[in-house]
Amino acid sequence: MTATPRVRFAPSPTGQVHIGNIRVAIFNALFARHEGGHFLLRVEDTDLERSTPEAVEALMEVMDWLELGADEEPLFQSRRREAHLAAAEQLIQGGHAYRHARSAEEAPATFFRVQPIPDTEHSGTRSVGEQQLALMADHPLRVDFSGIQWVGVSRKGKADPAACCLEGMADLKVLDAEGAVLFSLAENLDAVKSGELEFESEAGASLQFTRREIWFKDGVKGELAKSLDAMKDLVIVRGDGSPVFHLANVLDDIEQRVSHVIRGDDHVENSYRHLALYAALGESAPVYAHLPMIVNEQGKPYSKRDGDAFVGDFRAKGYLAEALFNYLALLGWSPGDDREKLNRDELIEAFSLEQVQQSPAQMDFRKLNHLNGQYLQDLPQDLYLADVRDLLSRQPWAEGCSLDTWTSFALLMRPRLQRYAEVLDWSWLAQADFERNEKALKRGLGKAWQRNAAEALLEKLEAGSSLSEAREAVCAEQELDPNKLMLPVRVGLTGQPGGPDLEELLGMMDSGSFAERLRISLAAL
RNA sequence: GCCCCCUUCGUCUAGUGGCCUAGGACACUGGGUUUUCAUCCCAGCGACAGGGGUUCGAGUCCCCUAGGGGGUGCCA
Repeated sequence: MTATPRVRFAPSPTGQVHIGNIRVAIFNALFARHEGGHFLLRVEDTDLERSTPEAVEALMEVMDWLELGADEEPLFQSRRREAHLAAAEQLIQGGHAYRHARSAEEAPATFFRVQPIPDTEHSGTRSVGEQQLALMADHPLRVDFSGIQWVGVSRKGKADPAACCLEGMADLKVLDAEGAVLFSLAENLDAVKSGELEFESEAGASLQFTRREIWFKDGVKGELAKSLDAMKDLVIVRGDGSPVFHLANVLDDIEQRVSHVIRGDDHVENSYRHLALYAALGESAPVYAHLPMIVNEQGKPYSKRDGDAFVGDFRAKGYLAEALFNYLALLGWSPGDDREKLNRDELIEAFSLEQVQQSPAQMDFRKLNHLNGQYLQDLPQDLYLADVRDLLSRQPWAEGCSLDTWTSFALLMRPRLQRYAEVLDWSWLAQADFERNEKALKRGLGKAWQRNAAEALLEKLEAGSSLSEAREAVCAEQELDPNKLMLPVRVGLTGQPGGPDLEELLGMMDSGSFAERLRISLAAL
């Protein structure tokens, strides 16, 4: 494998882009950049029922936001339908596929004949010895051009129906109770394949065959294998004439000259079939690597129903693209050392499939929040201010303050911000009549002395004193340490349990509304 | 049911037979800094799923059990 690696991200544009999906894209991009290869995009929009232009647009937006630009124009799978169907026809001509209806009502579909694959460095077929399978008595066994069906005996002695492709047990012998051969597939394989010969029996006692398995070296999971006698032929073109995922996916990977297929764990079993498809097509197979799934807080994989798992929502909630990218890269992968905050270049530099975890990873929003907070602190100030300003420009209540006020306030709030969404809670700065936080009120005005001080303060403000005069006077009258008065003033005027330096804060607020703010706070108590 | 895969603190992870008394991060708890809150600093809590082997030595290798995930579609 000396050519430059080519990888692809191949989502189906149905609805919003999912967090698990985009992580697959991130790993692909990281791999491509690390290897100096190409990162491609393929839109698998063959499911016309569910694929929409809106979804394609949402996909592009998300990829753009995360700077996951592909190196070549995206390939739209739906436009390759004719090529897919032509390839299916070719497979039939070559004896690798056949048309067949499983019942009289169904229109015939095209089935691919699952077969052994040639040995290469990364995959192959090997024998693992002679097998003898006991058959359930009085259950039918059938061998025809579409495969082998039988009923075995499970470990618990129960009937275990099974089926496999013809090539799975090409040297099959059906034996009776005495061990005499009732049927030998090896001698009849061609006749069976062509449909000239079928074998059916109720009397078989056991099956004898050489077990062979398809194996491949997975980039993250190591060597994986699956017995051919556990694989059935698969549909590649439906009865209605539309190509199936397996066919389209493999053909398009060939078209895009994809060298490494990095995809989710849910595709592991597909890889054996896809490998067989490559073999039948006479193409060399890619290297496969399967990524662990992301699961939700219940430990279940995110489904499309998990509302908070859409990439667009993370963006809307004020997460930074770099932070989400960093966090997602760390979900199921680590650089192998203690580093956790890595920028894109560092991630690319450190990335390797061998360091990818093999078990599912759970999203931890708190850790993501923390990381996002760090990225927010690192943002150049003008960018940060521009983002905040943009957000505020869409809030009607923000008109209550000048741009200068918001700018100074945004700077004060910066160290305590984890997500931009928190900016939406800033309305208390602009209005006197905002929603009070009950806990804060209790803490700052709940005690008798606090309340007394606040009421005295209000009285003086209403009588025309300035805030500083009023505070000084109250401290003197009630023999209060000025510091002790801080909290009641803070809560009375801002309604917030904490926040930036009080004096600076008060300087920003409309002094005319101090009395009103205090009055509302006291009344809300 | 059958097939495949996985299993280290609550969570993400380091670990590739001796450097592991199992390290880091988030979260949590306590302390320091701060008029408050946050930031920041320090400390604490906290895991090799269970059982058998192999080995002088096992989180690391093998087997069994349990649990989890994936597959078993004319979905992708």
